Amino acid sequence: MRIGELAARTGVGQRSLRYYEQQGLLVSDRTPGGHRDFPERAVDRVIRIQELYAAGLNSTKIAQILPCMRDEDGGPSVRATPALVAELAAERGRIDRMIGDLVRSREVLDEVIEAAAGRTTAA
Amino acid sequence: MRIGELAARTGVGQRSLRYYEQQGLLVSDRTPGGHRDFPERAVDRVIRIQELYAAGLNSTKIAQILPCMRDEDGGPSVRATPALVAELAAERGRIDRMIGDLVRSREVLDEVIEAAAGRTTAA
DNA sequence: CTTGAACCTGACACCGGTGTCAACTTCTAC
DNA sequence: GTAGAAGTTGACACCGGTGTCAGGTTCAAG
Repeated sequence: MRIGELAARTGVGQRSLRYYEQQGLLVSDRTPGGHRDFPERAVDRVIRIQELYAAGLNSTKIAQILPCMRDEDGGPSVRATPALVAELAAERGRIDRMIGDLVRSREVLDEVIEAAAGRTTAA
Repeated sequence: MRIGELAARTGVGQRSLRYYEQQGLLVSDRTPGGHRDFPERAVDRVIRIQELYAAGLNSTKIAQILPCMRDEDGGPSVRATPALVAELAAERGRIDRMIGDLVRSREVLDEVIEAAAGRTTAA
C-alpha cells in the first residue's frame, strides 16, 4: 500500500513513517517511479513501533528488537544476543518503574478530581 | 534546606529544581543573601512532580494540579475548577492508554528475552 | 579577614520524534 | 497528453526538561 493509506490506517503521520523507514524500522518496496509500497503487515508493525516509542525506547533499540520478534508469519528471524537481552532486561525494569509512576500519578489525578467533585456544586 | 541538599535527597539536578521553581511548582524562602531555602516538604513535592512528569504532564498542568492536592498538612488549599477537572479526566484517559502501551511493550520485551533464553546456549 | 565550598543568574545546546514548507516527480484518470 | 492528487527528498524548527559552562556573590569555618 502507499504511504498515504498506511498513514490513514495507523493514524501516524507520513513524516514519521518515512522517518521509521530511514531508521530501519520499516521496509518498503518501491514502484519504478520511486514511490514507497508497503506490505500489509506494515500496519501492525507501525502500531508496535508506536507502543515501543510510548514505552520510552528510542529508535535504535527498537531497530534491534523488531527482527527478534516473531512476525505474524512465525518465529523470530533473528535471535537476540546476550548483550541485547541484558539491555532489554534493563528496559523492562524501567518500564515497570514507569508503570508504577503512572499508577501513582493516576491516583493523584483521581484524588484531585474527587476532591473537586464533592464540592463544585455545593458550598 | 539548601538546594544542594534537596538535590541530593531527591536525586534531581539543581538545574531542574530551579526550573521547577521558575515554573511555579516549587516555592522557597530566600536567605538575606538570596540563597534558596526549601521547606522540608519540598522533598515529597519534588517526587510528586517527577512522577507527574513521567506521566507525560507538562509543567503548566502540574502547576495547576499541585495546589489542588492535599498536602501532608490536610485538605487541598485550592479546589479544581470544572474546566480543570475535565482536562484532568482527559489526562487520566491518556495515562490509562499509556499504561496499556507499556504493558504490551513489556510483553514484547519478555517475548524477545524468552525467545533468546532458550537457545542462546544451545544450537 | 580570608578562603573554599556552595549558590546565584543567564545563556547556549541537546535530544529525537514530529510538523511543515519548498521544489520537483510520479501516478491516475479523463 | 494533460491536469490534479499523491509521493519524493531535503531542510528548518519546535518542544521542554535537563546538562553545563561562565562570571559573580554568599555562606561558613578557620
